[in-house]
Amino acid sequence: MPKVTPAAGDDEADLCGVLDADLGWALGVLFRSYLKITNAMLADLPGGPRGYQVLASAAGDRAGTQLALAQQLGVDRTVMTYLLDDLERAGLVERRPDPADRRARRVVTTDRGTELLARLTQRLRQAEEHLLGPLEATDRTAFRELLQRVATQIDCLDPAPDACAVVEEVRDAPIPARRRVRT
Amino acid sequence: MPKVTPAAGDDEADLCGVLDADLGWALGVLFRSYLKITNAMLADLPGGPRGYQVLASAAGDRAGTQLALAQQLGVDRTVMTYLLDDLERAGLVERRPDPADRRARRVVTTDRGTELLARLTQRLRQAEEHLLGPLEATDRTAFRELLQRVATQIDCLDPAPDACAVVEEVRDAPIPARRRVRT
DNA sequence: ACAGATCATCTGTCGACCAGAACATCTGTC
DNA sequence: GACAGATGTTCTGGTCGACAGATGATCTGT
Repeated sequence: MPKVTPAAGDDEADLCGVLDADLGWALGVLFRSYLKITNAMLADLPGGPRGYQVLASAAGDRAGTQLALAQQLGVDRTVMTYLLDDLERAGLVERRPDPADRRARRVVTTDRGTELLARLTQRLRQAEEHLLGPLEATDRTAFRELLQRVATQIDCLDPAPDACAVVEEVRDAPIPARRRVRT
Repeated sequence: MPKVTPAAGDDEADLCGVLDADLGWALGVLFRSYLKITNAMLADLPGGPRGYQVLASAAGDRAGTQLALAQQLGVDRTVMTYLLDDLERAGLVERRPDPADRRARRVVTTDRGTELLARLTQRLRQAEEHLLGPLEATDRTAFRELLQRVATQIDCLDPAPDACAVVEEVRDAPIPARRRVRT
């Protein structure tokens, strides 16, 4: 039987490139790098990078309730609670009772929060540019533009109507997956 | 002293767009979406999406030792241990003693692993395309190309020589950050 | 007024991740 | 060849964040 040679001719071209062409890998690398830098940069800010996003989202107050805020940022609603706790304790945002619905709280930024947000935004922009360093200035803006487009579109139709259909096709892959046993 | 007005004329234009223009937000949205889809799709595969990446990286065996593998994929080396445990138990990869260095293990894919990898790669490509759906075909490839370029470059010079310099500038932001108290 | 749904919060539990120790092995020097 | 220090892998313990479910307050419909 023909055993697969470790360095076959054209197979290698396929397999070697698998990782490099994988969207997930590239995304992961970039995302981790982003987190590393911003975590260091926003070490003093309560929620880290996500605290910043909450602040930013609260400033452009289109998303009133904190549930809307949560799913806009992709965090659990229970997490949003203590995330806001920390930000409020730092005096950057305020929970205000919604006049229309007394269950809900509207999240607004304090003056201090707004001011800090402006400063941090500037710094972050700088860091982002650093991250995209390997690209030409033209490509950088192009990349940003494309990424924003994808993100905003996904954000709207995230429940991915036919994602399930895609998944279903894979059901025919029989793998005896088994988690490692506990002692 | 001029206090910052909460909703000044042109300031608002800035703040509303803060989130939309934030690279981190867009990255997060896309990444989470990617994880959600691939997690569902690779539910049977031991390590999930990362298991796939390990498999892919092991197939293009340029990275022999599992430490190299680990830092190529951005996971802790202790995590790589049981990640490989699971994959090996599923019969997809094999730990083979490195002939040159008996401490190290070379990770190679079994025939079954190689075969499965090919199949999964195809499916994932499909899912990725679905994820990039909102883009035209032309923009899709452009986006991929740019992302790959950024990722590969970052991967090389990740320690970010002047990242520290960027961080240092922020030291002047006095924030009384305080974690929530335990009862 | 009442039943069911919804928002925010609290609690408990579970799994992942990371630092550090331990073991086996390599590399250099003498 | 023998030793000291460095390196690859695995194991262990502690810590932290995330998600499920229950709870209290409030809204909406009938």
